Amino acid sequence: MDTPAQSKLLQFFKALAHESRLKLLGLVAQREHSVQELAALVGLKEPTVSHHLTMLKKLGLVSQRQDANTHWYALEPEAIANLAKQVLSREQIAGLASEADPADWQAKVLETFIAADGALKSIPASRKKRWAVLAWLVRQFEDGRRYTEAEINTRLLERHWDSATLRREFIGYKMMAREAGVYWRLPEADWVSEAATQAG
Amino acid sequence: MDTPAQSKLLQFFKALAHESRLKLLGLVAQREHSVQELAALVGLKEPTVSHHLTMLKKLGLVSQRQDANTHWYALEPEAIANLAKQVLSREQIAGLASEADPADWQAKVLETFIAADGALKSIPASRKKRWAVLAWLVRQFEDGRRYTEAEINTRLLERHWDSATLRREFIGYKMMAREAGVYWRLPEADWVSEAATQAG
DNA sequence: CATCTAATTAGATGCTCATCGAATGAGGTT
DNA sequence: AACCTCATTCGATGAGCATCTAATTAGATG
Repeated sequence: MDTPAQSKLLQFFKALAHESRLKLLGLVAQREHSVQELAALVGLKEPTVSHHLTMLKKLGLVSQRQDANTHWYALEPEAIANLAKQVLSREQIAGLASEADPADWQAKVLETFIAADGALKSIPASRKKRWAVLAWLVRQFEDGRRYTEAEINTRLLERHWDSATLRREFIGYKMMAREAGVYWRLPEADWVSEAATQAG
Repeated sequence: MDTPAQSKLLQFFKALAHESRLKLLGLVAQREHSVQELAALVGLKEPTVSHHLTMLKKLGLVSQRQDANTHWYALEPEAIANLAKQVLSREQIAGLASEADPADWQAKVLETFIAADGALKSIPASRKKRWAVLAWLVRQFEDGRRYTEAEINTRLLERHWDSATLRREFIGYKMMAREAGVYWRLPEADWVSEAATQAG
């Protein structure tokens, strides 16, 4: 679930998201500078500037040549241009969400509200999230089969103490129907479209 | 000396330099989303997402419309494109250094080495910085006038205890000449060009 | 008016990273 | 070899900011 290697684009932005580094880029864009010059110009110590320059070099934003023990840094203009091109397209931006796909919405909700042992930590207050949790719950009852209230309760109590509320919600969301104390699942086609309405 | 209002460009980069915000941008690039959807999708709490969205909206990167008490956020595509255009130009980058002008180099050095009362805190070890400090010092002697060594010392001791070293350096850097125990300034045109040589 | 849901604001906490001084490395000069 | 200068690496410190929980606001509904 972690992001071991963060996207190149993110790295670029992080590199540019600092005043010192922007100033450094500005200076080396004008002409070559040595580390010590840059340090004096931006008002930082050499180690700090060296640190920043190393980062910028690693990303290919600046180039470095060495003359005796003076290191001269200069801007690498194409790198910036390439970066900018990436940012231009909307598709690129949309691609940033790859790890967070809309299809995962319910999964995420379930992750939040359901413990590793399958217990329902709490009943979501938000209607949409409650719907997601109930949908997951109701799918654990067989379709077509009829359940007594006691059977329903037994199942629900494995997940959460407040089986009464959950039962009531099943009815409210039209995920189940009840008649003369007997419960059964309703076709998903119905309440799924219902959910779409509620989601706006 | 502070930067009360940071440059727009820096703000943009800072806004984009965060994984959560990049993901959010990616999601709203696909279609409108509510805060609670986004929170579930990126795995953060609503307040955090709200915080990020506020920032993105303030910069014009996303738009927001309200339906009942659900806030729908969407991408503002032109903003991104405009931003990218700015990044493209080398002149823009060079402009970032505006606050750090090469003309300020010596000023920065002086700030570092000279106390508020005018005392020289220490003599820089680096040749270039030492040159800057000495240039400042030597200008406090009248041009064309002749000084005895005692006079020179008196002046220098107001700045630093080691007048002997400073005197010697004046000669070494060709900022002053000496003959028969009498000192006088040499024309700046000479030692300024000399400095350029040393600076590479 | 009481209540419910969605969102924002406020305040507190913790993590990341920018910065610095000190030590080390590397290249030159005498 | 001893020394000097410029740069980098190391380790420690601190500031900025992302994130959370709790409280508040705003809109809607009965």
